[in-house]
Amino acid sequence: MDRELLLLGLLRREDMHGYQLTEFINRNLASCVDLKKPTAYYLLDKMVEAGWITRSEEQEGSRPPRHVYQITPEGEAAFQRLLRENLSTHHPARFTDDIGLALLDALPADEARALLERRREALAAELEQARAIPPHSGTWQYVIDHLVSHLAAELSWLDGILRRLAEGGTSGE
Amino acid sequence: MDRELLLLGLLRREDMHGYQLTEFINRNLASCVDLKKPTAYYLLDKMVEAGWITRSEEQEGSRPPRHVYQITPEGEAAFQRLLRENLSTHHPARFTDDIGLALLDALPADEARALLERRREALAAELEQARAIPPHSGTWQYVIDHLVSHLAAELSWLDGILRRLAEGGTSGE
DNA sequence: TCCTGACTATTCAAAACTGACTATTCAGAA
DNA sequence: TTCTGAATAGTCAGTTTTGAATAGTCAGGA
Repeated sequence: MDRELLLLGLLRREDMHGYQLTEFINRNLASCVDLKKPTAYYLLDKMVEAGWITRSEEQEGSRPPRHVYQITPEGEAAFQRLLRENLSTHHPARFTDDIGLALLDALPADEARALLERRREALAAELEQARAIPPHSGTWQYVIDHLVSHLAAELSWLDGILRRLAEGGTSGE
Repeated sequence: MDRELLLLGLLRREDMHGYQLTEFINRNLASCVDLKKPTAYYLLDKMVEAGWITRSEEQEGSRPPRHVYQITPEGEAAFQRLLRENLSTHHPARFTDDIGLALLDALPADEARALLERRREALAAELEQARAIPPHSGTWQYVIDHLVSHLAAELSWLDGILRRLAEGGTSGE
């Protein structure tokens, strides 16, 4: 439901067409939301069916008509409900890709160390990049802060493991 | 591919049947991986087709036969490859559900504050619970540490926002 | 002995998602 | 003026995921 919430949140501000929505999200909110184009159209279709938004054809010059979406009163109600729901509960994040760490002892110790060093570099670069994002206005800044703080946590955790590997010598268990 | 990696990692240690695999994961690794039962069976089927594992019927007493999976040499090779791939790259996590924060200014300031307080409590409880997990052996501990450090980061970030809301008064933008 | 609720084990139809593709416009290079 | 690459706008076939159902076992109580 989070992606529906976001789409509604954007459409509340102004009418937009499909491509515009996905571009905006992928440019500005990629750190939070991964929304593929076909998924966006899928969700928009569903919301049209649910009566949360309407779709109208916009003819402009000779280009093929674009589908412009606007939010309905029911959509606004859904937005209010979803936003409260979203804010009041903490949905624990899943760190699926870090599962490899649990299987680390299947590798020779020095190879494990080398791989993690590489990962550390990528992560550090990403953190630096996130810190370089110019401050956004108002509440959007919260999302950036969020990203930065999680990346920093990830980095110091990874450093902790590398330190332990450096001390411990060969693989554990 | 991460879930396949995990399944292979478990089957390397011992042969297991489907239900056993999902139960183990959902009991011990819920903080990392969300693997629904039907998905597990789907992935296992795929891996059988790929030749990574084999399935054999195990008849035991009068109960309906269970499907026991065992890893093949190709499966072990795939495991080695996937593990290296997984460890060397940092897949940036997406914090989809925190998108509500970006839309916070759609709510009256005191309601926003109240909702976030509620969320803070849930999060603090979760962190406490994670800290109470008894130490695991070897590399599994890394995963627990990971969870704890991210929850802590989340909490202090949320506290930062609450502090700002308390100072700032009414909604921003 | 029969019933009930909890556990074991799996399947299936339907929903959700995405890689790859189609098609158009436009700015600038050749 | 024609071509080309980039941006715009959207669709579709096929894959992946899941809620709900199915079906047997077992322990304990009535």
